Amino acid sequence: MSADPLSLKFAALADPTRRAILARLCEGEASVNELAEPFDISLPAVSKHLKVLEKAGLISRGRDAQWRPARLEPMALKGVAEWIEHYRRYWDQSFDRLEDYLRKVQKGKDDGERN
Amino acid sequence: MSADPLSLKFAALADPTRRAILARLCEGEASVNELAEPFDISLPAVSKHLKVLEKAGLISRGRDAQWRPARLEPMALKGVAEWIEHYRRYWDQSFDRLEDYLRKVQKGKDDGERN
DNA sequence: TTCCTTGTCAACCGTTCGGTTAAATACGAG
DNA sequence: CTCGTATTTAACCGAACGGTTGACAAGGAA
Repeated sequence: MSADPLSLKFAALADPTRRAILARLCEGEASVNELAEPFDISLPAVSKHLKVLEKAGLISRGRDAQWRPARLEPMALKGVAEWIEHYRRYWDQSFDRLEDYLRKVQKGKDDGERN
Repeated sequence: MSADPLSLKFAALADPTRRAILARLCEGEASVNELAEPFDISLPAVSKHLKVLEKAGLISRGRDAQWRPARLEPMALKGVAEWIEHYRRYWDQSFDRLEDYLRKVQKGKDDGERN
């Protein structure tokens, strides 16, 4: 039923509104109204986004009177970063191959110019 | 209509089957049948997953007779990695705070033991 | 208590998602 | 041309998504 943590995180990050909320939370805790302000969607919609982020472990929430401040939970992103890091060697390799290719093309061009 | 590239990538990565396909493609190009083999889902389902990955730029596809080999396009992951990297300082910071906390707890415990 | 603000819950709506089966397509082999 | 293999397309289905509106709960202030 409930998806694995990594899938939850990727799915949470797949929405630009939620990514913007995370970016805003880098500046510190914020209430739902503060978080909703930049968007022209309803408050309940923002509330739902926050629930998604919380289930993914990307934020946590406190209570301060009638406010429910949200704060970034950045360790959750570390797991995502580590998953992606496994692929770093492949894109580094791609870059190496691109360099090789460009070197060859340049060489061919020089040869052509010499002929 | 069509989502931004980053959203497409995160959404593509949110499915465990698709992540497994990417992992398999690290070992080299593969046909649809080869990619489908580990899963007990239909071939059209795999074909759809490949289309999602392709639209996200995470793979590209060739043609070899009736085969449509898929290969990893790892540079696409670089963009995702860079987005996440922006948050590294936050989780590094969290880790520092955790270390501080553990140091304090340990100190308190030592004091307690000495009393 | 009453009022106001903050936030969530419930019900609903249209779209997208991940899957299916059945039919169509692309291509090499005989 | 016909057959077989590989893959995609089309149509469909149920569940989840992202949004709405309207009612409700929690808590400080008059």
